[in-house]
Amino acid sequence: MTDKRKVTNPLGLAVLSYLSQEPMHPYALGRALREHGDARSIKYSPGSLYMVVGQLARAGLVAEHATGREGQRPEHTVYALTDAGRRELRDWLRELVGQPRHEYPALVAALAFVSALPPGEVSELLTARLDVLSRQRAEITGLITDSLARGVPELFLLEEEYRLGLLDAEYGFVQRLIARMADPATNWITLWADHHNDNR
Amino acid sequence: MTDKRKVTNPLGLAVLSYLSQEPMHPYALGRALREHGDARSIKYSPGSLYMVVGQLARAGLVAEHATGREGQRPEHTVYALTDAGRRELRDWLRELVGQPRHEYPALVAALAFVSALPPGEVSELLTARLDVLSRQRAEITGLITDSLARGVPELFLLEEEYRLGLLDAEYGFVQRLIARMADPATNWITLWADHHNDNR
DNA sequence: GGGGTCATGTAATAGGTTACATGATTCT
DNA sequence: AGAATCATGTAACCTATTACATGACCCC
Repeated sequence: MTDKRKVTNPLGLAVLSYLSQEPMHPYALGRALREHGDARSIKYSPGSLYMVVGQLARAGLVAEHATGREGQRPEHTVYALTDAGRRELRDWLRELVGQPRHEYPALVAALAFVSALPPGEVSELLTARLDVLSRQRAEITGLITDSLARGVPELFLLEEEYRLGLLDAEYGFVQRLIARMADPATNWITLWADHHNDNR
Repeated sequence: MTDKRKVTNPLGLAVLSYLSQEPMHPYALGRALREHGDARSIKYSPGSLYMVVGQLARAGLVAEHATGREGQRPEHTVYALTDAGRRELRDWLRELVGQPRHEYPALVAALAFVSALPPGEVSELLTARLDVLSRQRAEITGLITDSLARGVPELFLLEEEYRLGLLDAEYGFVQRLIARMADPATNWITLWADHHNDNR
């Protein structure tokens, strides 16, 4: 039903999306990604771009469109979306929007094993985390208001609004967790300590 | 400051954690992961376990402890945590708990390029998503109440509670997004349509 | 005593990241 | 005119996933 996709790297989605507007060469794609701030949404390293474009080409989703040059710079290969690529872009987006997929946030993994740290330290660390989360929150809201001020329509800020929602949820969870740990009614402390003294 | 870690795969964290309780061989680690339901927190495929254990061994974080066998089954190598491994486990957890790291949820990427789909379809897809999210929510709450009933302390369910928080945040965001799209005061429709008719 | 499943891995392949290379422009 | 940065990639290396192999044990 799923995972039939030839290219799974989300960077491929970005490439398909940009190429759906006009043919471009890989370097220009990189520039576009940088300038549009897509690095916040998609993990992007300059090397992986060429790899992904290569994969897309082998999969028949993009094809060489022309080869050009500007000034005396090296020649570059311009790629264009194929019909299959256009279909793949739509289909991929449909899947991503319509069906949530199981994810693995780092904090989930950390919480699963956090009892290996002494509880006092965990409280401190969580408090430090709240601090960073606040700064991240300010960064996002700043970015949103700046963009709106510069005339960017809300439609193109949805991903940051979503991220903000996740961040607030995390903030709340961490806050409540700290409170629970400090609450004497919480009987974890003994449990946790046991776990630590017990050396079997 | 970061990324000095020799092993970055979160599965390595799980291995360090289990080995901090007692020496085990890779297959037993796999069994423990399965039985403890850690697959929900950490991406785990049977092949990667051996790879990660190999990496940990090369990094000096675990070492061969003995080689044993049970019945006439093939011999297996039992690994134990080294002192460096114990330090690494603590240090890694400290980092994960104390410092949120930038993440890339699939929906963030999707939202960044969602305007490549026609708006009507997006509404439908989002509605379908809500449905799946409800089911996932029921699954998590079921798992939590079952575990509590079986006597598992809350301390060992934190990761599911966190996940629940994220899920609720996503649910709310998607709901509001659907509502905004349906609201006639939202002027995206034209913008979106323009983007679609415009073929430049 | 033959067919499944469990136990224990190895090998092949594909994916992704990092480092490096090379010539053009631009800055001071 | 030399230094820094931009443009355009290539190559090497490490990570991760998938497929496969082999013998025990277990069930009927």
